[in-house]
Amino acid sequence: MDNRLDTKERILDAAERLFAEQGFAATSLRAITSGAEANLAAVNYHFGSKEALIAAVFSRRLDPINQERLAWLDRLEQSATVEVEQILEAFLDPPLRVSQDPHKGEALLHVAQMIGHATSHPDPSLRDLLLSQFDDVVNRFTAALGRCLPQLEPAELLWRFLFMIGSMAHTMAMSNDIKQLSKGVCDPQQVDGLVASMVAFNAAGFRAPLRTPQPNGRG
Amino acid sequence: MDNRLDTKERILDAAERLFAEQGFAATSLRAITSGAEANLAAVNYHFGSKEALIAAVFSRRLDPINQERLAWLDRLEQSATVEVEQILEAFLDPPLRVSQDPHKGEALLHVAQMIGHATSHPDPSLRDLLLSQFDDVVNRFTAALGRCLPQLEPAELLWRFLFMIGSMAHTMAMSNDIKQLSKGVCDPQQVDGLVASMVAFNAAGFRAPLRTPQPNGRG
DNA sequence: GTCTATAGGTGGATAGAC
DNA sequence: GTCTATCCACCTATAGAC
Repeated sequence: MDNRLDTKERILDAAERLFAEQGFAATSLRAITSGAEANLAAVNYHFGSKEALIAAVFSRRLDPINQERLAWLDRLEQSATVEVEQILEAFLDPPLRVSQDPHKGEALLHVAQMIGHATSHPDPSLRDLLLSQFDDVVNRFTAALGRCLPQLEPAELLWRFLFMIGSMAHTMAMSNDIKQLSKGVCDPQQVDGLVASMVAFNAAGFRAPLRTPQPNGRG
Repeated sequence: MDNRLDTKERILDAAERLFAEQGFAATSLRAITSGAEANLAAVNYHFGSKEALIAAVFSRRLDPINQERLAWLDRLEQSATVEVEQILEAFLDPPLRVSQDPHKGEALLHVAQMIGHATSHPDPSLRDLLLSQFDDVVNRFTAALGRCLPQLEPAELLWRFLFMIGSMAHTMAMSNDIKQLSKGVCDPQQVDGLVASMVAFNAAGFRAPLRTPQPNGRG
């Protein structure tokens, strides 16, 4: 696209866009190099393989976000008391916030969709690649939430963390379709409101009593 | 596998398993017919195309589940008052419940993973195919939840419904990896507990106040 | 209905000139 | 670093014998 950037960067940009739009398997190296106005052989020259290219696309965007999450959590933990809402905000805000940035916004929407693809991707090595990017973040945040919610058993805490991840990942993966599906009612571009909604929803979920006193359904 | 079933059924079974394990693009018709002990040409003879086979695999399992969801909601709505927890149970229990059935359990785990694949699938026609299977269910359940929670604006209700779908879809899509990822702490096979956790978490989320009085983080 | 054989196309990767 | 040319594996779909 922009020939002022070097070939490696142009390949990363084109791969990011195409992987997000079409998924990994459906995106050929030919499509990537064509979009980057580069030669087919350049991918293997610069990255070694398609899978190594995928890893490079992920880490270019995720490393700064996860570092921001951890720095935010560091700041929170200097305080005596930390609330669930604050921890969730530190986790959810960075990725959603960047999508408002006029320069990085589109790029992060692409990564969000890529995460959706990778989460349900058949190849385990790709899921492992993605999960490895989040190891530190998951460990630090589950520990912090556990200290806030000591009444939750470890299994219940992990389940709820998984539900929270799901609400975030699903929203991100579908962000391109949401406005149309909701007939214009929901707009993921309004990040302030979206972060507030997601934090409120999931914080209430984390604080829910273990068993609801509700009578069982009639099914 | 079981040659007492006819070829068409054996193909559906093999396709279901392989689509779940490997995704749609990565699963070739050769792998399916080989697993079904059928001939390669049998797929196009019985179903017409690979995409039509995918649709047949989905509807064979989803139609009964969505009919059960709607019947359950019908029963609930004969009562004067319906609680959020009951509606969510009617939505979440049928798909998760079937996975306990010794006969249908494995099959539904496969469909759950297929839904995960399709949700983030690049081809819009496949997402449309999946969404069309849920049109009635989504309309009926959002309307019922809206009557329970009249204080929520329509946009907020839709967001929270999306978060709930995300927590369910993500849990389903990762159900094969969860036990390993959580180091054995979380077991998706214990459906009673899983449904209870998911209902409690999401019901609390739906009931959350619109803005938390929490002070903002320091980021 | 089931098979073999094959057409017709795309994929990732690489060798070797420049 | 970049290019062309090519290898080889794999895919979907179909034609036509049985």
